[in-house]
Amino acid sequence: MASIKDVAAEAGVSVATVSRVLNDHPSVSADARTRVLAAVETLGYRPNAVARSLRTDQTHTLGLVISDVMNPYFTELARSVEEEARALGYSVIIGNADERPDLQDHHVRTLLDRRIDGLLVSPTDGGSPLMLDAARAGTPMVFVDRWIPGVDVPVVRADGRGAVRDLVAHLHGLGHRRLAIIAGPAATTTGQERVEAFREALGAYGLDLPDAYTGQGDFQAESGRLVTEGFLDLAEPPEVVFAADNLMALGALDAVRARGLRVPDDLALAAFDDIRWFVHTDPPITAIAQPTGELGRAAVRALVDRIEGRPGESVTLPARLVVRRSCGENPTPVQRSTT
Amino acid sequence: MASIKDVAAEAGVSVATVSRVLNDHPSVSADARTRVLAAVETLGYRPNAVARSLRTDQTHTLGLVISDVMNPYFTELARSVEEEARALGYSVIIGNADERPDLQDHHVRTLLDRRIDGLLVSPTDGGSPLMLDAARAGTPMVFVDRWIPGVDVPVVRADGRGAVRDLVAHLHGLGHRRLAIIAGPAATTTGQERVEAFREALGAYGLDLPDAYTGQGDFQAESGRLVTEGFLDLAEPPEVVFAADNLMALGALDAVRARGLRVPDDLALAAFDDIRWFVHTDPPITAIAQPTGELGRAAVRALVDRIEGRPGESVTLPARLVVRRSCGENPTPVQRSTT
DNA sequence: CTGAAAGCGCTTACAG
DNA sequence: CTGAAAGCGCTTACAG
Repeated sequence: MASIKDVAAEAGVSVATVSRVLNDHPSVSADARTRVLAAVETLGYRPNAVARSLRTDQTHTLGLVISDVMNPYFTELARSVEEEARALGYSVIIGNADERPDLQDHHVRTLLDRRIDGLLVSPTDGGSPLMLDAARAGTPMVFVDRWIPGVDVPVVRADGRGAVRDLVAHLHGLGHRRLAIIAGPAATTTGQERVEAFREALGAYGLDLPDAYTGQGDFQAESGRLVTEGFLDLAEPPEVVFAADNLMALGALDAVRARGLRVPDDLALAAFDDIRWFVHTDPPITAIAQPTGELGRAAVRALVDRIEGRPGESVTLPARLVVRRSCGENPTPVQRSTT
Repeated sequence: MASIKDVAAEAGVSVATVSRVLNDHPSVSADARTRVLAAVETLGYRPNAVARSLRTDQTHTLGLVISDVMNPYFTELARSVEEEARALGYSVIIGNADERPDLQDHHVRTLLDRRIDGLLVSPTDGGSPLMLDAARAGTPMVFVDRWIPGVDVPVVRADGRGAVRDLVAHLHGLGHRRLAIIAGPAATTTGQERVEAFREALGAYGLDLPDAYTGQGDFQAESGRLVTEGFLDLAEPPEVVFAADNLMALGALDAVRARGLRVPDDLALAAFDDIRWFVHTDPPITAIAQPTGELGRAAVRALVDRIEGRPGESVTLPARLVVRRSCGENPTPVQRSTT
């Protein structure tokens, strides 16, 4: 591969001059510029980004560590992150933690070794020493979707409280009283918050959330299936299951179907995170939709702000309820606005 | 961030020695080794991968350019690619082309600039000069899923012919005679092959595939919707629509639903690519499943073989038909093996 | 076994 | 406007 030396030789100038025209430095003669450009063209020269990074100490690369790429919510998040980053002149390297703290650490380490300019993370757990150290050491960082309390890092996320209240109102209005939840890992903020929001909303109707109706999932389909099986085995099974993410909702559907039962007749179902297929499932699934694209873009902007020395603030956007038929027929759909 | 010099100073040895212990070079005294390791520990030193890459001319990174991350098939492919790569000591950087040749080129260029060790691509088109040049210039490369004819690069893909034959047998057995297809872009191999395989299979039953029943899609949902609308507007609409990927099948479902029609009663539907949600759609969708994980892993192995100087061969794996209810009820499911 | 030195491909003060 | 030179953080022959 041609190097800057080859270009300099071909153009009859020094490498310094080549570098200057490549970086649009003002003080280059028109003549030198044309000769260099011509040389670049004939040699098909492309600057070596590795060498440039070593010299300038910036990679123009963002690291994105997400908990699970196979989760459509995160896939969309990743996509919007890459789009916004590209618009701002950055590349992004994605690390898929698969909900495993060890894998998350592997990716954080690799990304740091590559000297990415900043890190976007949706933590799988309460934060490993590695991540905490990186944050403390001043690595530009922002949390998306999930975050770690007590760490001084901006957080970009959706607030589902209003939507969960709307969901409970909807369920209550349909006559449901025994409501259960498939929670995400307690080590994640979204794992906890969704349960709390649900419990709070139930409280407003004088309903409580017994332990038996709080299943511990891990945001993956299989756990949703297992927890739902457990619910179904109860002497008094719940009337509704609220899955804290779309994959666990998938698992819940698997469980219901395996027993030959029907949604919503035998068990109503609602999910956090809305995905396109929910329109076409049997029945269409009521879900809480996050402004995913917005979140991804806001997170990138916050991170790039930090990288480039600007403040970089936290952002919280509201989620909203999308009523469909998986909780029962609703003659006059109550679809309140979120507050 | 601590550099190798700091470690050397801390350990009281030269940077050469530090480098040697870091790289497990045999000729280092036990004493030097312990001192260096201790220094590494106290400084929290991590080698700068950028500097190392510049020096060794290898990044231990693979580039993966896929046509559309939001397509679950590619998401799964990406995941298996990353897994296998990690097992072999490589990282992977994903570039999402979104079915746009210009974006594909952007990513190929960026990846090449970063001096990735090898490139895995599922081309969106017939191949831009950039990609062709890279292949010719000897960049280790392998095509996954889609490929570009006439380029000397190993291809790892699924052969859907047998499964398409099985699908047509299934459809014919259900009494369907007017079969249509939503094709992918003609510029992609999978876009063409699936149509050809379908046409051939129809031929075996004396059926043909009129132009009116060949809709031109682009592997995205919206195009599936549009093409299906067109089919439905025909004086004599088809009885079955075969979508060449899962997203266009989604679009087809959107179209059918928008008209208040039902699958399979008003229009039967089958799709290339199987996804987990197809079990829970209304009705469950008959699909052709690719061994996606296998493909991703085989592709990585082929690429790493090339990178490390071994041959690196093409691999073709069979796809298989998964019969569900979207083409009509089938009393005795014919699920032939693929040949 | 160990260190001094060269060099990977760039960028950027410093002189001129 | 231009070039020689230093230096980014490593690795690796080459001597010793």
